[in-house]
Amino acid sequence: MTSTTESSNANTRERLMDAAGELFAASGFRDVTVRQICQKAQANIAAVNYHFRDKESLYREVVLSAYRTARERYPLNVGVTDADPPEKRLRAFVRGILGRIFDESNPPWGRLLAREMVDPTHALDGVVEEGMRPQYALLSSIVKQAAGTGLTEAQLARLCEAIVGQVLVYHTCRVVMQKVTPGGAPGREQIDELSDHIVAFSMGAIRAVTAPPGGKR
Amino acid sequence: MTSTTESSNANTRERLMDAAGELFAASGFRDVTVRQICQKAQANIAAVNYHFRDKESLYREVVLSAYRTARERYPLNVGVTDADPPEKRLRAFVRGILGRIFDESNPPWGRLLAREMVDPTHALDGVVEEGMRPQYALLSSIVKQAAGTGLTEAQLARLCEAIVGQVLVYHTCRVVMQKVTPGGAPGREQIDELSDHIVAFSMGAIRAVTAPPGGKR
DNA sequence: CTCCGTGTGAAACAATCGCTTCAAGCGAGT
DNA sequence: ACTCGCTTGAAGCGATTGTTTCACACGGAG
Repeated sequence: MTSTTESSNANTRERLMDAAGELFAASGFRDVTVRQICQKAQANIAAVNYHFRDKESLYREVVLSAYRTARERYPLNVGVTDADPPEKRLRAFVRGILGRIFDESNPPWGRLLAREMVDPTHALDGVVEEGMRPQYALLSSIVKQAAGTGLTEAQLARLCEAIVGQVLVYHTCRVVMQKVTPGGAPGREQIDELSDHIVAFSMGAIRAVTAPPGGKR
Repeated sequence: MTSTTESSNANTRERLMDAAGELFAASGFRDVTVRQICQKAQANIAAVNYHFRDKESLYREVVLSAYRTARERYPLNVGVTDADPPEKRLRAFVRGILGRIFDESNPPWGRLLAREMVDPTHALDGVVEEGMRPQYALLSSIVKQAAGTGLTEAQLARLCEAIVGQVLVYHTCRVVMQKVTPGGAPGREQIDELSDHIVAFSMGAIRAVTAPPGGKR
């Protein structure tokens, strides 16, 4: 029921953003018409151009708002401090990102971000500067703590990318995994299992990569 | 020059597919008009509806053709046999996928695939069945060889996903990495470096995950 | 009551889309 | 030379798009 029309007692502006968020995430900027948005929000066609300047401004506000909602709802340091061991900090980080991308409730930030990755608009610029950059710095500090010193900047970047990739693959490749992976693509009910695996995998890899004199090679 | 108009001596059908591939990859199905395609291919507007049934059929043919080109150009087992050690086989696999996603020449398969991941059409179905599934089976066999027996199907899937994620992140997150990562996003000239890192990272992780009685925990 | 700013409603705007139509061009076969 | 099938060209069709316009409803301030 909440998926068809927005609760009509809120003010028009918020109803428009709710409806637009869901539609934009599902079909993208271009494939969504302002008529669809207004119908879903139970508003008049002119409402979009009145409350926002035009369709594109509405989209930008939706994307930024969706990111901020996801960031509030899924912090990346829940239950940990900077003094905790890197493994624990990494688990909190991974759990947070997984929570964000698996949350399909309104507004579905994961889908909006995925679309922005493929078709970047200026809506992404603010999100990157405001969110991605400090978020990457956090992951970088965790990895640095786990790997010890003696890492070049490039090596550090590769390690961070490996972790980010392991997490985001569950969103970007969901369509393919649904068909190819035995058991289908993991869902939000397996966040614990997935984060445990990613942390174990990555910590083992970091130890192996940063301490080569151990085994073979 | 090859980027503006297609060489006009080839037959119209191929020129249309070339132009459409480049445009679809750059802007997506919806944002590309048949008029743009025909102008770039130096063909008449009616040519699309004559040689292909409609815009959508043209798109489907472009996607399938782009995948087959990428598969021919970048095999996943170059220089290796099934008898080779898993590390060598994995490196060939990773190098192949990296080659495909970093190749921006026409048709840019990576971009087309990324768009299909976000907005799946029936064009993806054939590619998945014809390409993704055996490709996943190959990776699965490599991982199984590396990890030894005693893996549940789910554990095996998680390991494969981790490797796929590490590779695809360099395509899906390129826009963000360009701004956030120190040194910018890696390019196709760093394929060797990246595959070495991914293989070392993953092999170390697999050994750590599948042999827990070693260190701590 | 009157006025006026905020917000909404219905209608229409110009532009652009995919697709169709139909005539003409072209080259090979007879 | 003539015809026939394949291909191309120019024009236009109907539908849909984002946006604008303008009249009207409402509700507090003077």
